[in-house]
Amino acid sequence: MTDTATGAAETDYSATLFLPETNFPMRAGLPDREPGWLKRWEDMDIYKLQREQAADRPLFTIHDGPPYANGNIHIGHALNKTLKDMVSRSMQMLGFNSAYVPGWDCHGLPIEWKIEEQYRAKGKDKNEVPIVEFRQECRTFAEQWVDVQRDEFKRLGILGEWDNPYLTMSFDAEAQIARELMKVSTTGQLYRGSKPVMWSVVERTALAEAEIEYADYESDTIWVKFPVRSGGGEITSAAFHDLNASVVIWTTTPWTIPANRAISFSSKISYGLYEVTKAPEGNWASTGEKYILADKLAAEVFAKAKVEDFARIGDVNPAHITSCFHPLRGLDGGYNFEVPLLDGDHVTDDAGTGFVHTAPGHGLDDFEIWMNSGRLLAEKGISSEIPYIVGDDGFYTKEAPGFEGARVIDDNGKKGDANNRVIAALAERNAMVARGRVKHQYPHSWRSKKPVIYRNTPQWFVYMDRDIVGKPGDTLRHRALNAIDATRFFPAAGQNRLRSMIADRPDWVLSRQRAWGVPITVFVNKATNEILKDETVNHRIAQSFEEEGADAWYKPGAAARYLGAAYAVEDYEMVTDVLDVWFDSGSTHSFVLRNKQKWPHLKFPASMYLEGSDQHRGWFHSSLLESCATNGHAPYESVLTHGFTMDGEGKKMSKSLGNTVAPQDIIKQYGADILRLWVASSDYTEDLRLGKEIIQTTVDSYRKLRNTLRWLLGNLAHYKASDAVSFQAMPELEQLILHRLAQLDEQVRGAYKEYDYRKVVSLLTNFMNIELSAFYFDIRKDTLYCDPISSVQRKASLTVLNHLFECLTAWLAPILVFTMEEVWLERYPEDGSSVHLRQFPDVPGEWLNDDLANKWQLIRAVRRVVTGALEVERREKRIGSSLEAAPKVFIADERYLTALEGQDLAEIAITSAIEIVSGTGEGFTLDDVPGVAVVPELAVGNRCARSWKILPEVGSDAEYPDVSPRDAQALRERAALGL
RNA sequence: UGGCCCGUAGCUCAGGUGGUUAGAGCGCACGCCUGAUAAGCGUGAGGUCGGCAGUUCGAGUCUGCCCGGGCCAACCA
Repeated sequence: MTDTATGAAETDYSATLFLPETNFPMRAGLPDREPGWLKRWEDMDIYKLQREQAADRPLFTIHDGPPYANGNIHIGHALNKTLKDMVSRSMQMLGFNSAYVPGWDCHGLPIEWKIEEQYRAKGKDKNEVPIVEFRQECRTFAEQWVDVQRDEFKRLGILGEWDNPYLTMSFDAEAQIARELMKVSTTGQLYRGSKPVMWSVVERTALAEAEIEYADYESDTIWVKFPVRSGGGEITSAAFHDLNASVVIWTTTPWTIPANRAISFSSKISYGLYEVTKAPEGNWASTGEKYILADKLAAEVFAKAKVEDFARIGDVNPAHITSCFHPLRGLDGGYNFEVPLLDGDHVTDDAGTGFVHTAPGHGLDDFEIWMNSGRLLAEKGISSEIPYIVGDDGFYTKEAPGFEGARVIDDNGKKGDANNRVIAALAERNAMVARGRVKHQYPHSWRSKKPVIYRNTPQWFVYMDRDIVGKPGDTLRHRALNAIDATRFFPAAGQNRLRSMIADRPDWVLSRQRAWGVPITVFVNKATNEILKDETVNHRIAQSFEEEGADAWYKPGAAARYLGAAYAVEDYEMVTDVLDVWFDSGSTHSFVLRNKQKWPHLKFPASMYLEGSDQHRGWFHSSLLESCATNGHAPYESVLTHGFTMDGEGKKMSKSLGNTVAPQDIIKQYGADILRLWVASSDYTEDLRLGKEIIQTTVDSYRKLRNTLRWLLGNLAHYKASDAVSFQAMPELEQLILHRLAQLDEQVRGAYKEYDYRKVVSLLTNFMNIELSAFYFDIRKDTLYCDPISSVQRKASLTVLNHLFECLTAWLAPILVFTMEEVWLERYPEDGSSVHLRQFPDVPGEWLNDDLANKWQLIRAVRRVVTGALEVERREKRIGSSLEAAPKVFIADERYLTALEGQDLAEIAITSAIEIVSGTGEGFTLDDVPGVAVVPELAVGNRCARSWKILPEVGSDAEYPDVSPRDAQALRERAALGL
């Protein structure tokens, strides 16, 4: 027992110790304090300082896949920007000049809607407003949201060129986008084709899917015969020779029959040849007629057709039918073409006849199978042209022979006479099997609430498979696929995903029948239908956009202004469609990366495009195509994709489920650094989860990190650069930590180069928790707190702490941008100081010492046995603090003995004393440390009032009778200095 | 419905080419310390590796099916 146990008051020596001293708060208060650092960075213009500082370094370039400027940012935006920021900052610290230019997508439908919505609220009609005025309102709307989002992004700690972002609607961008389009058109890659789109006759406008609502509607339905024209002998058996059979189709849109160009079937359905054996007099389906139907649906069809009896004659494989006659063949001299049969997955035998009437101008499935059958059609000598049978006003055109002037839908949204006219014509030609009505869900316009139709509409396309500028084999698809091979993908799976999309995609549709966008700046010769290719005209167009924005296209007299004297305005059609916004953002490489006047620190191609995995179909895709069309290669060297943010259970976040997490809320409650740490510790290559528990885990690990750094700061308050101890002069324990630092330097840099922030976080938290907090710091507290001022060991430890500080603050700076600045400024508060103006420190190679590390593995193994033995004593209440023990350690294994030579095991195990005995002994052992047994014994002597060690020597110094000799020395030195 | 991807302790994540009792940090429980203190140290309990079948001497790792989840397939971005 020690003297103090008797109750004598112990002198409090804490004032004579080098205890940690710091004002760095344990609790961060990030929500309140982060804005202060943001202001500091803004005041010092740190982004500009970085550029100046890195002026001679190689460029690393990322810029935004632009967010859409309508609404507050959500967690997905926060994730994306944070990743970009970590990439950009870490590249800067790895030695690049890493500029980041944010941008916004400003054109497009959603903004148009908002303005229209405002109009409706005021009872205003969009069509009565001059388009230039309407566009101006869209522009103003976008500008407002750009400002809102910019503030929200900055608050996340994202460092970028916020005072000079790009906007797809800025005049120079609009001009350049138009130039890109004209480049595509002059190289012959642009053509006018057609495509069915949702069309509202009432409003005379195309509608987006989002503008459609489904409502109950009663449609006319008909069953129609398509007589087999050829291939009959091949069908299945001799019984089909000379047969007079018809393929029967079913449709709910009789008015599309004049647009029919094919019949779709499915090779997965079984079909049969049926004969009507009994039917009422005068019935459409009369006795003796032969129909080809899906077996599953035959009975149903005959019931509808009022057939009283029928027989199945045999199997049919529709693939053997080369073509049918159109049921209206010969009508008004039209419909004499062959109607081929196409195998399509969209065909089912759930309803109908098992055959789908295919009008490529009036249905998406129809269009798709038609376009995909190009080769088959060519083989059969059938034209793949899609007719325009319905005008924008709902009237049939002359491309519907025999029906011109009939109307599908009238101005009030009511059914016109088209269906009845078609049905009458079919009946007249004995093509009808049955008719009826059906109530079903049918698309309606959300504005007028009137039914809409799919209508073939002219569109502008870019060829995927045509040779560009006459070079054989040099197609856009080919270029794009090659470009993908030349690009690095993170994660690698993205490469396949993008490749398969590019390999399978149809021609690129660029046109939208909308108002708010960059117009397709093309003139078409009315006589020849050819696109005007004239550099002078194109230059005038671009120049006007540069000065007035794309609105110039819509101003009165624009056509004459552009065409000039060389062409007659009346000879040319001026296209009024706008470009798909994907073409806008797909052109950022052109108007951002290559705009050296505006952004001198960017390079083309970009080092990286970084977006969510949905952008394989979006920005990665359109940028690739656009750049391949105009530059011949990808606009990026690498592509990094991240997943989506799910809730805590891995479910999609949605407002209706109420499981969304707003970045603004996390910032308000915990701070942006918590959000950033969450991003960094998640696996962004997959979908991320975010919920209450996950945030709490992040907060906990942040606290641990913060406290470890706080302790470092507290001790470094006693460090002077002049005290630095050279590597060679350090104790092994210090050298061991520096060895680990050198290892980490390599690993951390490696992880940053692979954009693996998870690994950075895990390497550093493990290091800080296990090796620093629980091992090195714990051991060195005695030295750091108690050793005399002169102690070299203490100075060596402080030197190591300084190195740790230098490395850790830099390594964590790209992730915890606020906290590392706070830590850094705590030591270096001068004006102009910032952790973000640093690079990852150079770590001397001589620090690496694997032999030393291996040796200390053994020492730490022995330490574990000692600690384990002490734990037993503690549980038995024989000791509390480990300093109350002075164990005896029996070591039979030579390796451990050798490792411990010259080491102070008591210091390492934090006991007051220790005795190492060579040989075997009875005591506490660990299975994985054979040959080491620990007998716990109580420390002998009195407790040092200063270091709290229990040593026999305490009391031997007459001047300082209550402390150990080391502490007496420390006190003496202090006294000599008058402290 | 198709294309691509994912499913390891309460949470976040490790687990080259299949090979001993599946790991880490945090959290949790218990204990110690009280000179990092709304902190620090130690010990411990937690997993049928989504499920089922198969290949194999042997599967978290390979194959198939199933379940659950995500992205894409929009005149949405």
